[in-house]
Amino acid sequence: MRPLTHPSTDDVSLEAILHALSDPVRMAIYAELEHADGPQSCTRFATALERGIPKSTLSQHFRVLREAGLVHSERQGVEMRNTSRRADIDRRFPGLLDAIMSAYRQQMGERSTPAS
Amino acid sequence: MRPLTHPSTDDVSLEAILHALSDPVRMAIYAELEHADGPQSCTRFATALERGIPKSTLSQHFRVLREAGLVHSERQGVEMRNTSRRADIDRRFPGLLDAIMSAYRQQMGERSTPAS
DNA sequence: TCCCGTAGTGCAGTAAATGCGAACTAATGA
DNA sequence: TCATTAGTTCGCATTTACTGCACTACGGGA
Repeated sequence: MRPLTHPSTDDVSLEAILHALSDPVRMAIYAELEHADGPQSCTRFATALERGIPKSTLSQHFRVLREAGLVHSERQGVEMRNTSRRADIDRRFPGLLDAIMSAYRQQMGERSTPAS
Repeated sequence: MRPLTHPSTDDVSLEAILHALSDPVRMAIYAELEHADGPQSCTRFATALERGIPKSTLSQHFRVLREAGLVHSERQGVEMRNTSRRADIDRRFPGLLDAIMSAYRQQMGERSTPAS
């Protein structure tokens, strides 16, 4: 098994971030990771996100988030500790995640309250 | 030829915007459109972006930008008048394009001045 | 009006990315 | 040592993207 690769903060690219977050599953994962307190395992999301996502697919999604620099993953025993690298990204691109996540929450709000 | 489709401001989705701008060519096109004064034709970018992009490819990129709601296209005689829908997006997702485009300009700046 | 040039679109083949089941690795504990 | 749990990797099927070529649409002569 190849070791986990995390880009250094300076190497994080806007393109990779936008691509990673343009997938609804990855966006949902990242959003949860961000406001979770403490690291979260991968499988937590297989069940948390309504539909049952196969673990091979989940694994790919985490790899994309990791290689974009959005998420830090570390093996802890048998499972993985995933945390948001929010602070790093904020240093790299101030205000970016603020704006994206606020747009995301806004859109989520609209969806849960369909137009009356 | 099918008519050009533009989403209404309310139907613009974050996902589509992030996807559209996660491609370097589309990002470059959108950035130029935004600070151009007045509408720009499609072919303007075939040459403007250093490498010669085939026009069928350009046409597809414009379609993605258009369907994401980022760009308004209108036929004017033989050519196309493309304009940024920045104001619409700002109303839909306040601060989003501000943050993304500022991150983009920052990253561009770094690339043109490689680390000393 | 007919023909030509220019701008962009649609199509079809191919190339690249994604999704997912199945087999695998790695760590833990009985 | 064997079973269990958490993730990864591989390989194949499906989807999506790129691009050359033929096409449409419009405008301007002659």
